[in-house]
Amino acid sequence: MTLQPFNIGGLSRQTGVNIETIRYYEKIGLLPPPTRSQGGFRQYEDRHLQWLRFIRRGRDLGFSIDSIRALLTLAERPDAPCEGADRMVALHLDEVERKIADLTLLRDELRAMKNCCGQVVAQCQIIGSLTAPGAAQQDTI
Amino acid sequence: MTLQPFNIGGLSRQTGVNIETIRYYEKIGLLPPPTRSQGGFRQYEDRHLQWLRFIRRGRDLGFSIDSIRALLTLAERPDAPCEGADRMVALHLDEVERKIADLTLLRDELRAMKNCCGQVVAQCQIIGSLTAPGAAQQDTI
DNA sequence: ATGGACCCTGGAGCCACTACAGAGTCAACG
DNA sequence: CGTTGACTCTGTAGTGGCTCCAGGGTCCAT
Ligand SMILES: [Zn+2]
Ligand SMILES: [Zn+2]
Ligand SMILES: [Zn+2]
Ligand SMILES: [Zn+2]
Repeated sequence: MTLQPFNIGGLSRQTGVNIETIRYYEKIGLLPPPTRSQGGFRQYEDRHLQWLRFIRRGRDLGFSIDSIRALLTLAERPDAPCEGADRMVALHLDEVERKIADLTLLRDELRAMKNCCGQVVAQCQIIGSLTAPGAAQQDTI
Repeated sequence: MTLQPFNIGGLSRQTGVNIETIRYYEKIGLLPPPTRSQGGFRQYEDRHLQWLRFIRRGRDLGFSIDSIRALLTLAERPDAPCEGADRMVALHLDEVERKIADLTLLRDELRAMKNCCGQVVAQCQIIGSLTAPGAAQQDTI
């Protein structure tokens, strides 16, 4: 099952990760450096594919680079306890839930201010609510 | 009602905007430069307070600097039609709604993977789902 | 006159990439 | 064997929206 090594372009296609991003991951020590061809081309193997898919999946789930680094370190030690991973997922879930709550408040505010009835800026509800928050619109003072 | 001019610290306290951020806004041309004292201190007046509160409110609503720039330009022309503002709010609302939808999917995925039942990495559902997405946990292969 | 709170500028750093420029490599085709 | 053209290399700079710092200068009350 040991396949031929492939270039960075192949790795990019197989993972959906940008070539520049792959090189960036190597530079920051997230992806182990592969061997090189005589001319200096990176030559990747299956293990790089697995590794990068792990990273990609973590990023898609919104984990930070540092979190993924920690998760990768953990994944390398099959006998270690996995509380760390558990805690990281719980923390990140909290973060995501907080973000959703914030954005939902934002959405409601934006919904309340859209569809201004005035036709010029002076009567515009949108400009008005940016100028004096809380005051919806005051057509005549 | 013309009050004494105040320093950058006063403006910061009255708006909740960081001093460094106020200087940054001036540098990128978002906040008009105030007059200076003989020693070079910035001296702000009420109009700067209004202006910066507008910016602050826009940022709190998640608008980009460029959008706020456009909204400020609009706010300066009371006789202009306000369709532009309307369109910007609608676009931004779309953006926020899309973000909420994305995060909700994320949240559900994170909920599904947390509380791994295994005690070591080898059986960990979390590490497992990062390694092979879709496969929940496969205790024995 | 002095202390201490405040302010100044310019530049670097943050995150996670992305976009180049200018050069070199590789494999296939003729 | 030579040429083409797709691919890859390094290094640097830019993105957004700040935030932090060093090393100085100013202001005002005592
Ligand atoms: Zn997180
Ligand atoms: Zn309007
Ligand atoms: Zn927006
Ligand atoms: Zn586990």
